[in-house]
Amino acid sequence: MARGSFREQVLKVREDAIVSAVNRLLAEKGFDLMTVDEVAADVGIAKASLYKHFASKEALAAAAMVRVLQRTADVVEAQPPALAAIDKLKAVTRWALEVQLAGEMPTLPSQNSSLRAELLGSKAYLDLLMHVSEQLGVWIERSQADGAIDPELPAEVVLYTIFARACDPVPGFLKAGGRYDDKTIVDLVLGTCFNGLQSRNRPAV
Amino acid sequence: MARGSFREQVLKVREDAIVSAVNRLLAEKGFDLMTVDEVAADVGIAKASLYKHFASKEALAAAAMVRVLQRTADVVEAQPPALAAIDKLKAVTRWALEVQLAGEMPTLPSQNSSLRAELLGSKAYLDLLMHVSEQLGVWIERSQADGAIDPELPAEVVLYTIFARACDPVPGFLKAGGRYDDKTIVDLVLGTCFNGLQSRNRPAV
DNA sequence: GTCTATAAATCGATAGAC
DNA sequence: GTCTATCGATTTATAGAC
Repeated sequence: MARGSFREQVLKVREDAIVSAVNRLLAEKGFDLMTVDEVAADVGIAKASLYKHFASKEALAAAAMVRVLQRTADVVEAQPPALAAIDKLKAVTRWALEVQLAGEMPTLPSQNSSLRAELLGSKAYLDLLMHVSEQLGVWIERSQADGAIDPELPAEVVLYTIFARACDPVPGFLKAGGRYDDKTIVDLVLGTCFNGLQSRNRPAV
Repeated sequence: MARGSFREQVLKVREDAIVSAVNRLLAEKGFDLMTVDEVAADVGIAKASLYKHFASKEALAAAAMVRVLQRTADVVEAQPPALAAIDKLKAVTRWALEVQLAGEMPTLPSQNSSLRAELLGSKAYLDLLMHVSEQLGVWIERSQADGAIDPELPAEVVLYTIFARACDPVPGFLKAGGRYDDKTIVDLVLGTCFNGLQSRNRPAV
């Protein structure tokens, strides 16, 4: 049993290494330009060995998305209960922007149908997505009740707007411009985003 | 000369048809999933004939981007001079959102290097991009002087934020949700965008 | 499970006849 | 310039030895 557990841990570590490589390559060149050969070379194993762990290229990408969603869920859980709902939302969004600026946010083309099918067929992915959405949804409604977010804005719009920061091209443009450091970029984007969600006819404090 | 002009017009019409097909396919499935065979089939000519008009797949995509930029420049030019700068900015952004919602906004993966090279090598593309940027830049500074846009926000940030609406995933998500019609979606996204660019410590009128 | 080698399919691009 | 036919390279995925 200890032996089995050990072997399982070895496998787990290897799969973690695979998912890390996929995560990095997805963030760097996207799904279509990422090749399975590259992933294998990056991990340092043969391509055929990769396919013993994951059934397809789509499954590799799905695993990377599950992991980043899991980490998002962890960040959500880690928010201090005493914090105001709007500040929890900002903290999670800030984390996502930082990950993206660090070049570690995997992104998938929403048009690829085989990829969509794989994601929609993954219970782990859907469960995590729903879990994160529900948590953020609670904070959004609370923020609207507090007046920190425009109560007339559909919560759906707020949720999507926050999610979309994970693949916002603006931070990348600003970083490429080279005029601002990462923290300034995050502050600027976070500011315009949440400022836009505020009520329009109310001066901010 | 009349003969030559006529033949040139026929070519022009054919190339317009090609660019239209590329535009549609880029909007629908993106650069990587678009195949040159599809473009040829869509236009109704052989693939080899396509390559008599455009040297490569990248050149096809570049032509589509030049055309959408040209149309953007046309929309910019068409703004009534009497209109307030902020309303001109909103009108152009609204147009871009409408095009995107109609599934006619071509998008390119920013990671693809061969594509980047093609774009950066296209004088028509760079000239149009600079022209549109400069026009919008004037309106942005004017809006900041008017107080319609936060004067403390770098104009660069405002410009990128407006440009990014052309590939904002939020409208597509909202449309997929099916709860709002196109006009409502555009109003919601436009509202949160420009509301976010407003000064934070000033009640809107 | 890991490897080498290769199958199978796709796709960008071109040759050559008309 | 348009066509048919095909090349050449890439890439996903697998077979089979160890």
